Amino acid sequence: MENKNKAEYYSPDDEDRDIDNQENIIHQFGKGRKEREDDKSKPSSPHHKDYMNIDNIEGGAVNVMVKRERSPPEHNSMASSSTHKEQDDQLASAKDEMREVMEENQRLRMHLDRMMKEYRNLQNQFHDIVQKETDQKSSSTTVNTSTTHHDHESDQEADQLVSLSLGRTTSDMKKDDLSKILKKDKVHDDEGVSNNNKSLDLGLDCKFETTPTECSPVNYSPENSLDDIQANKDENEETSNKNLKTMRNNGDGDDVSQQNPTKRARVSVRVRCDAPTMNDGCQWRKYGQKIAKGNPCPRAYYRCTVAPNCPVRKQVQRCAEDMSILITTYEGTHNHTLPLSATAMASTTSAAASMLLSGSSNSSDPNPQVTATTTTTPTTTTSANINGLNFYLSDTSKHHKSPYYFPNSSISASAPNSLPTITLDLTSTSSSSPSSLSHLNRMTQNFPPRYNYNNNNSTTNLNFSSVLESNSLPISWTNNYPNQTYNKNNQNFGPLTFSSRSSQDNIFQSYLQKNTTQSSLPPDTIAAATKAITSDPNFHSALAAALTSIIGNSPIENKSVHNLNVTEPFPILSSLPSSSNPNKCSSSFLNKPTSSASANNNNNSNSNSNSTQQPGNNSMVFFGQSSSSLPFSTSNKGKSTSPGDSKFD
DNA sequence: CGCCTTTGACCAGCGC
DNA sequence: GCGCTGGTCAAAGGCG
Repeated sequence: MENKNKAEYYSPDDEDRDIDNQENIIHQFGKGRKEREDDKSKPSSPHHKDYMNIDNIEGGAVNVMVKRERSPPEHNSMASSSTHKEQDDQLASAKDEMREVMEENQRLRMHLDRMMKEYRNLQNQFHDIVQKETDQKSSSTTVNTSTTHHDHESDQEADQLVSLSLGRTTSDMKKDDLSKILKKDKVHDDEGVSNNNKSLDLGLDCKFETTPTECSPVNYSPENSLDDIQANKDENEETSNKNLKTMRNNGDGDDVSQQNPTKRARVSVRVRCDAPTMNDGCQWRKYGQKIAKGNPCPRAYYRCTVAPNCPVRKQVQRCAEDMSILITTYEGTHNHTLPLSATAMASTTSAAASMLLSGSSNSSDPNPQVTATTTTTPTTTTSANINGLNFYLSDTSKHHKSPYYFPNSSISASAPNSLPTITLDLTSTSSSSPSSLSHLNRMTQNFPPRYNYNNNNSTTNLNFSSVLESNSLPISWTNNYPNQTYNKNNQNFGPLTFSSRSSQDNIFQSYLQKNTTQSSLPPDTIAAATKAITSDPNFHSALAAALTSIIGNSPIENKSVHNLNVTEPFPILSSLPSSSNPNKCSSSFLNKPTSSASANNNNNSNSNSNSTQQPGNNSMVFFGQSSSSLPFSTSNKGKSTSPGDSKFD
């Protein structure tokens, strides 16, 4: 008993030193009792001796006891022999248990060490990136302040410099403010502040005069790191001329409608989903429904009800071209802690949003409209296809409503709140019909002129988002995904299975470039977009976050990037609960595969998707289903009504 | 009773 | 200025 308790406190060194011995011993205990007694009757082998030492690393007395108990019962009667056998058996079983616990402890410790190592590596990488960017901007600051003539190069640098304005235009941003920021960055670097803190400080610095009440909610969602700051800043800077809507919104300070649309990204997720809605783990309340022009499927408007004042909203609409595709567009930032089941989607969308924002501001093309043509084909499109998870970056001017991606422009670029939108295409491309193919896999960035203008002047802060992304992901994931890590170094984490992900990252990056260069788009356009995107470390982080969110806990063993397909039930979030609401297509379309999961999902209309959740219950990925199977019901009964199932025929 | 959905009305932005 | 469109509000009703 005592030795068992003490065994749990073995130092890692001891464990590392004696792993082999432990295995041997376990193997020995796995043998029959007879053999064990035979072993014990022998003089202690070196292994055995080591084992005993290990086993009693802190208690020699126990060691003695064990040895005494294991001494051959030469002088004992048969009764005492049987008693000893019993004791020995108990001891053996206890030791067996102890070994298992030790092994588990060891495994966990190893995982923890590796996770920490990975985290430090990421911190270092992030640190380097920030350092480089800071240096780069410092130099460009010098150039800008010391020269009055701007050549092309200096213009580019100015663009990058302005991106430090964190959403302010150059006219708004005074140079001393800029230098202050740079100084702060420098100070952080020089002081050797931990990356974690530094990142946090950076974020706080960038928040400027954010009101405490708006900052107070602690949100571990990665979404917050970028969007909150932007939103808060927007609220502080532009409350004077954009508050008509706010007046109608009960003074909700962090309402989405207040936020400057040019500085927020929307993330649209396309999923083949038979369910009316896609359960992403959050609680949503429907507050409106509209039939958008050109799409017979009504668009539903939801707002997050996890927190009373959460500004996050989402739009749900079926794709007009392929009604099996559910388009969910997220907008805003949660100001509350997310349910565990919601973090996957949140991190995915956050990563995508960060990628979008960073990519847009980092674009070397100062004016995306320059490359726009009079055709309806989106231009400057950069695509990345990872396992069917397609990121599409495209610069489409507002005059080109990207009819390929959002047929009939369900998200109209002419809308007042037209926001840069990134689409995560989780639909299959391989088995899609040609029409679907032509509409799939587009990411639209609807840049209204204001956005373009601000983009020129770096309203969207690439570096800032990069910082936040790099910062927020490990933090949030360590909070939300204790068993996950952002693995870039292709390390196998054993039972926790972090393997393959890093290779996927690498493969994906190469695949991205490959895929990009293979596009039929103009090479210079592609090159510019590719450069802008792939050169952005935030892009890597974003993709990694998205990938990890999707691939997540999946015990991916041998699936290459090209073999993985989201059309397959995705084994992510296997450790996360998914909605029990069968009417919703869970984010567990990324979930663990359950071959029969899609069959039993019809009769529960409980819309409370947040509280009672069961893993692996809703892997609802439907492909090739006929329209008759779609959840388009004219019935308004129940809470399962989706934008696709009411007032639609 | 509280929460939700439904749904018509309203508002704002934009184009003509 | 008007119409179109997207987005939102809020009353009404349903459901558990």
